[in-house]
Amino acid sequence: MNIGAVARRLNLPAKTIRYYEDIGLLRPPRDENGYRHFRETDVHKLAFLARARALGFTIEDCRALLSLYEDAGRESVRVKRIAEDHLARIDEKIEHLRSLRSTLAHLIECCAGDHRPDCPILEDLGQG
Amino acid sequence: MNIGAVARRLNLPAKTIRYYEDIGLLRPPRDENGYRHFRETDVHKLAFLARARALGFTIEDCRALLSLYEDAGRESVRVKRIAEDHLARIDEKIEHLRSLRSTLAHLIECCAGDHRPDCPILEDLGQG
DNA sequence: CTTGACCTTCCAGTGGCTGGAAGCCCCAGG
DNA sequence: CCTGGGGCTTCCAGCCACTGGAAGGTCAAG
Repeated sequence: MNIGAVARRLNLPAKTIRYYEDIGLLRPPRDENGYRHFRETDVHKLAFLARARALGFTIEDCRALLSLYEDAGRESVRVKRIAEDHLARIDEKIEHLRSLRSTLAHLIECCAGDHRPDCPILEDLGQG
Repeated sequence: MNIGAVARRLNLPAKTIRYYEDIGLLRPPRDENGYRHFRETDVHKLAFLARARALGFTIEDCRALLSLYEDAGRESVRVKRIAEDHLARIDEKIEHLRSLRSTLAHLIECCAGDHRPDCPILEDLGQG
């Protein structure tokens, strides 16, 4: 399969696929004309990466996960640890966003939002 | 005040302050030796920017908010709209993270996390 | 006079792509 | 045989909001 076909099949931009090759996540062979030739294993790896990325894992996490995926002698605790760390980072982000959200929502409530210049949002930002 | 003093006072890296000048968010005058000289108004603007950034507004939002802040004839609805859009984006992010979180937490629960290779996390990523 | 803390500019890198230019490859239609 | 259009290639630049570091000027203390 050529890159375009893979891109359509996985719903992944061709640019992204080239980028993944660039940073060494996969190494599809080339046809005589220089085109990348994706075997089923390459497509499968790509699908794995796409799903891991969709779960929010960083590229480096994905690299580690992929190598564990391909290592029949892995210990599942290694995978679990990566996932737990990721979960913890997600929880931090959610907590941070919730805190922003609550401050922001309060300020918005206090603002009349009309043609007059008085604005508690700006006042708050201005004197913290 | 020199940049270092401002940086300490606002707890903002000097690099960031220079960057803000670079992108035109403020324009502190210079001393004869070329050092930036921050007047109270400059420090005040910087503090405004720092708080807006801490609330998660983008730099472009900050630019707009600052210009509204300095415009005595503003209509508060313009400020409110920026804040509401930002709130909506935050809500989207929270929702997205919550969805990731729930998938991930489920996978983690299913994984033994021991020395054996069997791993539902990898299985899931591998076959979607 | 030296030391060390400060300041300056400029260039490069972060993450994870994304856009675009320039140019080759291939196939169908006229 | 030529042309057009799509797909493929590489490479360079840009996104956001900084951050790090090099090379060099400035200043106050000892």
